[in-house]
Amino acid sequence: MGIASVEGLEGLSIGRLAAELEVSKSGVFARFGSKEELQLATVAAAREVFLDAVVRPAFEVPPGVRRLWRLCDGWVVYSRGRVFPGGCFFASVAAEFDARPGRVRDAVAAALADWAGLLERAVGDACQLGQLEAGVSARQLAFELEALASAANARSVLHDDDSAYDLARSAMLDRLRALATEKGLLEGE
Amino acid sequence: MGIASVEGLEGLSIGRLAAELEVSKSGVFARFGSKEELQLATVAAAREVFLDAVVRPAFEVPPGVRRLWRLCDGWVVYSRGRVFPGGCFFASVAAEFDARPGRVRDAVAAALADWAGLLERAVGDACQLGQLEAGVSARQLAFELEALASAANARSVLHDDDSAYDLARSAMLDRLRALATEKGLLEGE
DNA sequence: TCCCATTGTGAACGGTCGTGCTATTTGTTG
DNA sequence: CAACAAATAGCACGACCGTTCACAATGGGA
Repeated sequence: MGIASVEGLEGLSIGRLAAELEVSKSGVFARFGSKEELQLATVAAAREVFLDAVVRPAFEVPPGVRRLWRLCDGWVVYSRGRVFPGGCFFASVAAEFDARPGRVRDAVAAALADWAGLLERAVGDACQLGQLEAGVSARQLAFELEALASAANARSVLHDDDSAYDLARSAMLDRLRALATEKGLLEGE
Repeated sequence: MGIASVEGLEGLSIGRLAAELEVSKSGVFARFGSKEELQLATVAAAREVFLDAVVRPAFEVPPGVRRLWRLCDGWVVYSRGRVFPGGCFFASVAAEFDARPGRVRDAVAAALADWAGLLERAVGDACQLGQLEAGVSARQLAFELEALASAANARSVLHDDDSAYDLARSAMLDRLRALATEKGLLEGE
């Protein structure tokens, strides 16, 4: 996952991985059966890491604006903290495979669709609980929040510029505060 | 540029390019001298294409909110229209090289920094002309607008989902309308 | 017409890639 | 201890990579 987040899933070669692990190339190869399976296994593993880092902590608080904010903030912390050395694993890998049909692309797309759906549901829940103004489109707001997060990741990695995360965080907060019915829920963030 | 936007600048191999052009490998190689130079030339060419597609048309209108909107809308049209077959060239290539030091990364980073600066200046101009509410942070608003554009590109390429552009456009318009002093400037968009 | 610089070709190099194959090691079980 | 299954190693393969070099075509100026 570390190699792939920096060099891409194609840069994650079996020989390279074997050298890094100080095992034989065949040893690595035999475990996966093909390069594509290695890539798929890497995506699956990264998905689990992401769940642990972002999703599960947020689900410790009940649905609503606070959980939604925990998802957003958790994502920023996850990217900023370089859980993967090349920034968000899925941002790197999605850009690499987005225009190349195949099982890897499908797996990456599914992972990101999951995340988008989760975020959208979090917005929808907050709406239904009356914590966000009625008439907010969950799809729209979720899209905007995710856009801010991804942009912060991209800019910070490309320009070694941590301040992008502050821009994203404050944009997210602004957006949520503007739509929240109980302003107190986001106090002190 | 086409190959690179789909397969990445590393996937743009000299042999592959030679085959596509029906020339010899050495012929292609001799023109550039090294693979890195080919990559740099590709980035430079893409920069020119982007200028023609997005920047120059927007600069046909005077500074202010309308030019700013033209930049945003032009970008969406540029990405949606697949000026490059793999979506925005710079989105693909930035994700590929963002964590890999070298001259290519520097060139890509410079191109994107240029674009970010341009957008920021466009916001600043609109502010100074009194067309945006005072107290708007140019850096902040430009960041948000670019984030929406990039997210639309990423989602549309990965999921073959054109609707992301509508989400981005309407988010941009909402944001600008909320901050614009003369609402009429964005009428009919 | 001759010369020369430019441009392109073809073959070859060392290297890495993914992938098969065949041994060999390893660890568990009867 | 013997036997067996699983894991690992070693080696070779064909393909493609970037790069080099010697050579052939080309075409404008002397």
